[in-house]
Amino acid sequence: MASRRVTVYDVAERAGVSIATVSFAFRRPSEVRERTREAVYAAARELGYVPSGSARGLAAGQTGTLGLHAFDLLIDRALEADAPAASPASTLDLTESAIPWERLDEEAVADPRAFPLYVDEIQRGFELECRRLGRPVLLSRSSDAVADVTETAGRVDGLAVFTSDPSAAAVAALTQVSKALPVVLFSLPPDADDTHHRILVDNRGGMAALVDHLVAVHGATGLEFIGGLTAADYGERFAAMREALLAQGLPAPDAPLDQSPLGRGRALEALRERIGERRLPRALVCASDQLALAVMDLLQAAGLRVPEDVIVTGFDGVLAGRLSRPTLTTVRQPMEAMGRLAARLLYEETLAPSPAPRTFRLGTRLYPRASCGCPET
Amino acid sequence: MASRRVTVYDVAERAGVSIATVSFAFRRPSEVRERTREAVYAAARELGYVPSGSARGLAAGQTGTLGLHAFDLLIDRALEADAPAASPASTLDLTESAIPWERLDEEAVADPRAFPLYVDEIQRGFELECRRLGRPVLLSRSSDAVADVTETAGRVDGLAVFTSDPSAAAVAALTQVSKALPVVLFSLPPDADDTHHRILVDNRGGMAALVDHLVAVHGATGLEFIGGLTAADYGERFAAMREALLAQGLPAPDAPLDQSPLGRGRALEALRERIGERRLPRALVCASDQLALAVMDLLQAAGLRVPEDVIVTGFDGVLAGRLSRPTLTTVRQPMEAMGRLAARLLYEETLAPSPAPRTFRLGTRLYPRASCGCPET
DNA sequence: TTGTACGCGTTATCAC
DNA sequence: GTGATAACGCGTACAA
Repeated sequence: MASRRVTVYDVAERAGVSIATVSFAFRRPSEVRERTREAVYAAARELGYVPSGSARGLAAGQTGTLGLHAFDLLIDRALEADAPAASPASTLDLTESAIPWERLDEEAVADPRAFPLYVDEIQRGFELECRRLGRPVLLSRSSDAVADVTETAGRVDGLAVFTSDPSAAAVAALTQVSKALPVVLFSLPPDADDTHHRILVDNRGGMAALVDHLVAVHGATGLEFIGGLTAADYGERFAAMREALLAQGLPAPDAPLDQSPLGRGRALEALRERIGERRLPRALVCASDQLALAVMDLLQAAGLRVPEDVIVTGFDGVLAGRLSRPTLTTVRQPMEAMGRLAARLLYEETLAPSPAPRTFRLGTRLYPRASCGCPET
Repeated sequence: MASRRVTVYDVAERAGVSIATVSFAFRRPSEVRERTREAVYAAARELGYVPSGSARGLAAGQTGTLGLHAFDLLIDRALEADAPAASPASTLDLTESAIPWERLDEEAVADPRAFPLYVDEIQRGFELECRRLGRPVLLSRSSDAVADVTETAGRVDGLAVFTSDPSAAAVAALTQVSKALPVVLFSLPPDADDTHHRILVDNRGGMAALVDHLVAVHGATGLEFIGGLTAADYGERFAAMREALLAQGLPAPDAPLDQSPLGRGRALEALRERIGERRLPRALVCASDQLALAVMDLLQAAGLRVPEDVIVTGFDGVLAGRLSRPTLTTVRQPMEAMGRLAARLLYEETLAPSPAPRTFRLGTRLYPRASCGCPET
């Protein structure tokens, strides 16, 4: 490592040319005489010249990178929240060079309940598309610290934001950021005076398909909902469930059976109580797969069988739902496509901004599996 | 979106103060009178001011972000290579806002064979630790285009590089970059005159445990190796297998049974031939889980049973190995820890560079599962 | 407490 | 084909 940063000036001096020539040699090689060019390259190699992205970005007026910012997810990230943010690898004494397995305390096996989650699959789609577009990705996460979003926004040409249930402060920060660069939000329905682009999924259609399936195929009628309503997606799902039930002339609950967020402390308190009283509906329709898996754990721990005693369904279509026993009936979101679409949209907006914010709603699809009584797949 | 970028000058003018005051208001709020500060904030909010990361980075002499660059992986990324880089979401006509599921061609289900792979779990560890450290992550990928590494390096304070089997050009580029900022390489044993930090795993110990298990528990003696030797990790594994066999007085193959890289075209040609001739060893020790899964596919397609007819083992410990039938016996690497360690190392190096490059070798662990004849777990 | 002025490293527009 | 020079936006000594 050079003590001081190597700049064009150093390279120019070494190669016996001016800084303009150095810059040209890299940016438009064809317009520089070959001998000069090679001299510049040699000097750069010897000195270990790495052009400063900051300086380039400043001069160019853009960074060339797209960002993905995730606010801490109160709900879907619950499992992560339970685990300490630090791991043994975070605190290891780095003076030793051989570190035995035991000291790493690595999970015995990869745990699909922790990774990949919903947000991870979206992120993957975002990364894949950015790579296709030849743009690096800047990832950042924060626990709703508003400063972080702005900070991230300052380093990218376009920003995708993942946040269920954003705070008022976060909304304000995003509105401000949207004035400076294209911002696309996942899974948050548009407000009145909206300035962001949006990528949503068809919660309504997915939930309707699910309810219809439960009623028509399994003859289930007593359906209850699990999940808080402050998260926008969840609210849409609950409303859609009610709508679908009422459309069939069936009774629909006025409120979710349990709204407690997953995560720290004793979650699903209301449900636990109902389990204790053995006062359960025929089917528990959960707002997400993560919730559904937690619900199945609770039920099975109480000696109840899924789906014989209680049907449980999820929403999202994460990998973990395929690996649970029973496998989880769910409505799958096109997560990779959501991430890819976000990247594409931002890319296009940076090239040619559209006058008004754009909203996309992507299709969903029902995957009946064993937790509703369908055969394992 | 503002047509022209909003700068400190705009905010200062609007708030009726100087640019220094604006800067102070954000950086050292306590040193600015409250009334002034609020005026600045208000102006910033109204104008949609987002500080330029480039300008800040330039002034500060550092970017505050850590980078992870992955060269295209010839081997482990084979499955991805088979799939087109573009997806329907990459080419959708974005003038419509409602996009049905059918048009997305999303995978019917999340496919653990494609994600998460080895590199994804390392990346996750890197991300988690960066988050803990409060640093954003810059991700970039390239197909060995050397320019990209340098470009990425110019935007970060430290760089982790993932590349099995790097080209000479890539090595040269990395050497150059290492002069400018801390670089840590995964899974590549040190050269003589080394300038990078390294994070390696104990391939030797892991392979020894595997071979001992196969011999002692399952009485397997005819072991053959699958995997190319140019990838450094694979070479270590093959050498360790030979060593372990010879140490037991057992015969050891001089070369891998098949060295063809996974991926495009007809892979594992040599193995296919041996399968056709029904001339197979008792056990196929594969250099990676990805290879092992492909090998099991081939064997089973030819009507051979694993482990009854042929034992198959992998290396890495990815999730897909737990989901295959039979489940895959493997040696697990502490992938999350590797990623976390890389981030920590870079972080510390940016704060206080160590005089010499540092190398860490992390422990591995054998996970016997059904593909060697152990009970399903 | 607030304002002025300079430097950070690159690109681009000019002359030469 | 090459060299001088002016932005780009922010942080911060230093002066007021």
